[in-house]
Amino acid sequence: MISKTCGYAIRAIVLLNEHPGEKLGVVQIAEQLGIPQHFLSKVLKDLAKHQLISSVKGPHGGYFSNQTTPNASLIDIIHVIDGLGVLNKCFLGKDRCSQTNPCPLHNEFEKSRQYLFEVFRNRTISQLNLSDAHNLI
Amino acid sequence: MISKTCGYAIRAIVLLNEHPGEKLGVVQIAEQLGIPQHFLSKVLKDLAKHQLISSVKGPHGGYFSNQTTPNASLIDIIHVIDGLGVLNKCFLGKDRCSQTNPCPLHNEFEKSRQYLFEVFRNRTISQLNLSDAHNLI
DNA sequence: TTAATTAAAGATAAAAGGGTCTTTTATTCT
DNA sequence: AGAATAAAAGACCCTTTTATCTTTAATTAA
Repeated sequence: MISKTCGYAIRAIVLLNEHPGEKLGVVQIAEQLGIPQHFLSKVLKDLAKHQLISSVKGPHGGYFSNQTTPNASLIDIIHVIDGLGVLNKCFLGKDRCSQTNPCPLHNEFEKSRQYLFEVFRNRTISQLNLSDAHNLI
Repeated sequence: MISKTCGYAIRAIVLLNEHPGEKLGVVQIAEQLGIPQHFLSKVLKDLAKHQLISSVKGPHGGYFSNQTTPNASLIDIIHVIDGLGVLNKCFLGKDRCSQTNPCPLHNEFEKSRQYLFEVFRNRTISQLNLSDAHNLI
């Protein structure tokens, strides 16, 4: 449903939020999370463009959490990375799937979608954390 | 989570099951469901290879439901088309995501996965039906 | 003000998922 | 037997997603 790219974004922003006041470089984040460096670079750039995180270039630069970071919801991130459309897509890939023109599993999936939507809407970054294990990959 | 291809398979097998004792050609099914014909052809072939449906070649041939069709579970279909691996994949795309090494949303997602797993395990083809609407696409 | 550093941006490429087209094989009917 | 029909099989292509590599621009420190 949500893309791998969006998963990268969520894990990265959670990491940044766990290090308030600290600047982390792309290389650093990528290594800790096991994400391709240059690919992550674009993801972080997008998050920064939408003010979900901040960045400074140059020596001792990097990405860091700002005021909005901890209170950002997962929906905010999904919105930036995937677009909100992904949350309504039929799990069976039926192009036009709705209450009046449902796929064979519409009701079952709807329940699941609604649950996930609430999670994405309610959970903020500050409520999440990476694994306590050292292996963040 | 489950592929668009698997969605095609499920919708097609439900359609066949709704026409017991009747042979339907690929073209017919593809048109009714709005699925690319030749692509669907491969999907049906795979379902037939695993005996979830049957087929006969030649004039008046086509695909049709057999004894196992109505009692097949969604898991059976997912198994053939996507492989059961798709049901365990982390929604954030984290490569190694587990209880001991969880992604930031592991518990939330686990709940959703378990619910869907039960649906896929319990629902049989005969319990499903296509939209009553004429527009099956 | 120059060198070093790091994010930003852009160009390309690899991989995966879907989709199309053509040929082959089995079956049925004349 | 031959023609017609429909699934099976195979080759190929397109699009999207993910990944890599290179260049540019901003910032800092010496």
